[in-house]
Formats: sequence, structure tokens, C-alpha cells
Amino acid sequence: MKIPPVKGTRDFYPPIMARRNFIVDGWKKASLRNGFEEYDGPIFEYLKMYQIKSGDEIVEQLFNLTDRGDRELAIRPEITPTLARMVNQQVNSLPRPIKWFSVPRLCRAERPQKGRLREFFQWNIDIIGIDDVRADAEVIFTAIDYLRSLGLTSKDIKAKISSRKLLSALLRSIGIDEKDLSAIYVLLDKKAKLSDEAFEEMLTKQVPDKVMQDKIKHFMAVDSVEHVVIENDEVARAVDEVKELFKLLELMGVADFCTFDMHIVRGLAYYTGIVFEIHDVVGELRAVCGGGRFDNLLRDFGGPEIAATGMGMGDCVLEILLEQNGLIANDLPTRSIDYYIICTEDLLMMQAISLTAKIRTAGKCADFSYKSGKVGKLMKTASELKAKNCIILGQEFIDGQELVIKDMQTGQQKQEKNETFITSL
RNA sequence: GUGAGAGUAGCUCAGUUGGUUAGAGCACCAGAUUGUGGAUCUGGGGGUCGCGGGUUCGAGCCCCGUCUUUCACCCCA
Repeated sequence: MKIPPVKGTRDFYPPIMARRNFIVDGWKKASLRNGFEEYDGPIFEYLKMYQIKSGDEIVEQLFNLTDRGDRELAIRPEITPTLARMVNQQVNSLPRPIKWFSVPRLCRAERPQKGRLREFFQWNIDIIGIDDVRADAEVIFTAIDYLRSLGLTSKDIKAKISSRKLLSALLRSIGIDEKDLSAIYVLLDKKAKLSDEAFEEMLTKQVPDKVMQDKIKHFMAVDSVEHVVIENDEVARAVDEVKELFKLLELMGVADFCTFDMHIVRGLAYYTGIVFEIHDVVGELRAVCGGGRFDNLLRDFGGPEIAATGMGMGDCVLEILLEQNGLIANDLPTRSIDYYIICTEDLLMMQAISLTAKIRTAGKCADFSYKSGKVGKLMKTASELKAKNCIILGQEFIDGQELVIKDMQTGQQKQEKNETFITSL
């Protein structure tokens, strides 16, 4: 019986696995050089954990199960709740700031489409315990640092940055009620995807007052934080914070990657301050990454009120972006063989295996051919395996324990006593 | 969950108005090649034409259903 792969999943054959490792290794390196420590949690959690922030609708988007003890569980669709749980558990003993990263495998039962699958990897970095835009700046910098290290430039990608605090202050300054804010956030978040007419219509439904509508459209059209009209102290403070953030990003040398964009709202309710998304400049892909400040998260998961900011970057959109820009090879090496051992006759096979084992024991990568025979054919195999060196056991070995060692790059070969070679490793 | 396109060898695809035993390139295996590598040539293996049903004397081709996939919508942590 032939069983097909499950919808929305990927099989990582060695060449594809090499690409995944290229991405994941880059994430880990970027995290570590920016001062983050790695953590991970279980691949499933209580279903309830994901309902706290997102409500019951989210259950349809989750892979959930009931275990034999009747526990309602779900495969993790994100790692932030796990992070909140883990930090809360040890909150009094963890040194601040907590700068943690993770590259979890996540599952969401959504319909697959371009840049979105049902199982994927997502790089998460979070800074907990710092109520200051310096932390937001560092999160944004780290994301850009990674993308830049792969060869993407400010002509390819932009970090669009805004502030929930600013938006909230502006909306309230024109008389929007606190309880209507989240509905308007959702609408504004969609604006880029809607036609002007459709947006107009939805806005009218949400905010019937024509004067208020115009005010919203007016401040949403602002293209620089410098041009925000200071309505009151609260707006002024929010503006100052955004200005400070841009100053820091300038200082960190990534200002050309960053732009202020009022339309970045993020659908998620839990953001409380700076929010940002990184997009391809062409704008045909969904966001490469998104994040922001969520100062209430730990409290919402039963912990103390501690400031937090972070971001997530999925591998699907990123891979498309890298592919489009020719920044990820499709023939990345799947292994690296230092020595490939071949022998011309079957009676040397035992010696070949013994030699291979000795090289491996010495810490070098070695492999041997299961077949003895024609040197030309076996060498072709060595070549296909991209072995750095090929060691031939033949007449020279029979006559005097001599190995023929060929450098596959230069084509030069030398002869060496078996014992001498092994001790030199 | 809604809508549209696609599905033929491991991969990329041909396949005539429906007509005998379904093809090519690449990949794989072997030989040419009895001690020196990415080439060339020759040969070989590999298919329930996604699956199920229907129309027909006859279906890879037409119709229906279903699964998968691609793209868009909903959603997007």
C-alpha cells in the first residue's frame, strides 16, 4: 500500500535538507552573535494555552488531539506561549535581560498556498525584561543583520515600522472609543490589500462620522514620523519613542533598511508598542518576518507584568525570497568527504575498511567503496561524491603497504606508507 | 471553509478528431574501459497515465466524484 505525504508537508531529501540547514544555521549564528541564547519547548502543549490569546476560532487552525488521559492537546502553532510559560515558571531566577531564541517546527491546519505550508520552521527571538526601545531596536537589527548576511540589500527588503502606542493615541485623540480600537486595527492592517473603495466602505461601517474618517485617513497618510501632528502629550511621547528607535537603527547602521509606515498594525491583539514587518521591496510576497512589543504577554499567561519584545521569521517566504534573488544554491553539499578509499581487488577490501575506520577514529570524514575493481570507475564515484582525496589500495599496498593518495582538486598524487599516513592524521 | 488551473517514469514534459503493445530528455544501473575523475557512445531497469465510477465497440484523451498540488479569497499567531 502506497501512502502519500500529508497535505502541506515537505519531505527533506538530502539536497533540500542542505537548504533547510543553510537557513537554520544562519538563524542560529545570527542569534548567537547578537547575544541570544537558544531554548526549545515541547512540540505539543495544552490546547487551552493557545485559546488564551486567540479564542476558540483558533482551534480550527490547530492540529489538536486528546491523549489517553483525556488531556486536550495541540501541536504548537507558535512558540510564544511556550516561551511565556517557561519564563513565568522561573521568572524570579532568570537574569535580565532575557534574550532567548528558538527555531521551532510549527504546525497550522491552514490551507497551503504560496509561502505558507502546514508544517514549517520559524525563527523566534525575544527580549524580555527591557521596557525600552533599545530592545526593539536590537530585535529589528538582529533580523536585518541576518538577512543582510545572506546578501539581501536595502534595495531588496525593507523593515516597515510603526507603533501601536502612537496609533492608539492618535485614534483616541480624535475621539475613538478605547473598545473600538482593535476592530479599527484589523481594518487598517488590511488597508494595503483593499481597494480604495472597499476600504472606504469598511471604514464607514466602523466609523460612521465623516469628520473622524477624514482625520484617520489624514494621519494614516503620513509618510514620516516627523510629520505626525502632535495632538497631545501622549502622542508626543509615542512620537519621541519612534524617533528614538530610528535614531538607534541609524546608529546601528541599518537605517537604509528601515522606513516608518503607519499601515503596519499587525492583526494580533497582544502588541502594545513598536510593531514591524519586513517585506520584499517588490511587495509580491507576504511578510518575511513580523514582530513587536507585547508587554502584557507574561501577565496574560499568569505571570508578572514584564516588558517583552520580539519577532518571528518563517522559512517558507524566506526561501522564496532567497531563491528569487539567487542567494540560495540548489546544489549545497550534503556531506563533506575528506578521504574516499577504494581498492583494486577484493582481497584488499578488509584493509580498506580498516583504514577507513582509522581515519574516522582520527576525526576525519572517510568513506569507502563497497565494490573493488577498476580504478577509473571507482575514481569517478569519488569525484561524484566530491571527495577531497581519494586513497587507492592496489599493487603498491600488496608490495609494500604503500597508499596512493590523490588530491582530487589538484589531481596530484603521492605515495605514503600506511602507518605513516595514519599517524599523521 | 470558498473559487479557479493542474495531475502521464524519480524529475521536466510530449502524446494527433477517442483507435493496436504509452514516448523523449535528464537522473539511475551496467557495458565500451584489467591502474586513474565530472566527457562520449551503447544497452538496461523503471508507468494501475493520481484514485474511483460513468459514456463508448474502444478512454492517457470525454463526463462525474474524490485525493493531491498550484494560485487567489477567508485567515494569518
